[in-house]
Amino acid sequence: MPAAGKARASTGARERLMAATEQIMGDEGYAAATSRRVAELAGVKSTLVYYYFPTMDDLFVAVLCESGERALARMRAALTADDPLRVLWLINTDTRYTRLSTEWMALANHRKVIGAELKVFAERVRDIETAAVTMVLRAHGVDLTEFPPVVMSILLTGAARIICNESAVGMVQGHEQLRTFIEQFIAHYPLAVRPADQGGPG
Amino acid sequence: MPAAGKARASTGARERLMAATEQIMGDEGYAAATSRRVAELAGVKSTLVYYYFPTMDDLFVAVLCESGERALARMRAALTADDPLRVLWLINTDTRYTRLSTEWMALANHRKVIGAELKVFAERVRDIETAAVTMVLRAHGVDLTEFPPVVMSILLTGAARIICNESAVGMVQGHEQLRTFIEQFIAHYPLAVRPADQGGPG
DNA sequence: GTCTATAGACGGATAGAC
DNA sequence: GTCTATCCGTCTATAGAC
Repeated sequence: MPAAGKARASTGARERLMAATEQIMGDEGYAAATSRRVAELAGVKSTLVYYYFPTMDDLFVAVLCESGERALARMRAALTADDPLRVLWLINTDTRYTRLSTEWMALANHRKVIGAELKVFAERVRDIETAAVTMVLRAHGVDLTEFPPVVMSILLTGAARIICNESAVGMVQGHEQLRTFIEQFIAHYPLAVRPADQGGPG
Repeated sequence: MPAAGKARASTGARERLMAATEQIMGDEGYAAATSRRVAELAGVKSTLVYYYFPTMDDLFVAVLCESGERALARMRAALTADDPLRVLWLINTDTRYTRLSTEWMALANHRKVIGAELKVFAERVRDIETAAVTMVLRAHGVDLTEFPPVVMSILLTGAARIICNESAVGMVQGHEQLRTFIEQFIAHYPLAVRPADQGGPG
């Protein structure tokens, strides 16, 4: 593997290879992300893949890691907003990453390293989301024992995942009713105040 | 394609090929379900695949159809039970089919025919589930305008999907709390009575 | 850092014998 | 209905030149 701690040399073939892998995987599935295909899209020869990544699995893992960190950064940045619940909903219903994350889940089912990586990533996401929900519920004086924040976190992301998965195949049955319901629910838990600043309206 | 309306001839190679495809797809992913591999597992030569199915895609579609009909039958049978909400939860948290359905979703993203088939299947499932929830809510005198049955249906299946997907990679964070919460919720909506027989306890 | 050339396995699909 | 033989393309990965 080439220089990592030093200044990025040359044209960034490594980065282009990773970007190409992600794109092909999202467009045509993990099986289509072969050394030849990703190299072609990156504008290099297929053998260069093995210069940067010992095996194709190593390439996949690298792409997943980077992609996961990017997603976490997006999430952390967004959740500083006034309305964490709504932001959580919007992030999780964003269909741009649906296909890709489905591919990762499928890959994780039969590639141990991918599964392990996906697990730690999912745990970090859950931690961030649950922290945000905790802040909101606490600000409204909700009993966190009776209504654990992690539960609302899962209910919200679960509903969002259904919407994304179904939209991916053109199914929209019940989505509008769900969106309306969630919107009403979220509206009951606004957070435009500092967490320690009030007692909770209802 | 061979005799369909007549009596099942011979050894059932066609059925074995379909079963083998489903198994390999679940165990090793759709990319591993090649004509040679499924034929080997079914105990026939790979060329026989093309006798029964013009292309590999046709084989996949056939397997998905049959598998979908089986799932629908299971669901319909289970939902005649006393406690439809609990049955719905149990069916959807069954992790035996998680890997397989993830593969189908991934395949659906880049094979139009699979996506179309998955869509009609998902719609039929949603219809059955929503009908069951409607029955329960109506029996308890819930205002179906304020709380649409399809919404509870999606919330329940969404939470279940999260549990299944995460369990598949060994993640269990918050699952116990979610199960407890759902269990309590379901307990509030028992249905051991005939739908038209009472007014609702509260 | 990027290339050419190549090994060796496996893929979908067809022709035609039995 | 099931097989043998085969075409031809693609795959991961390596050796070694520049």
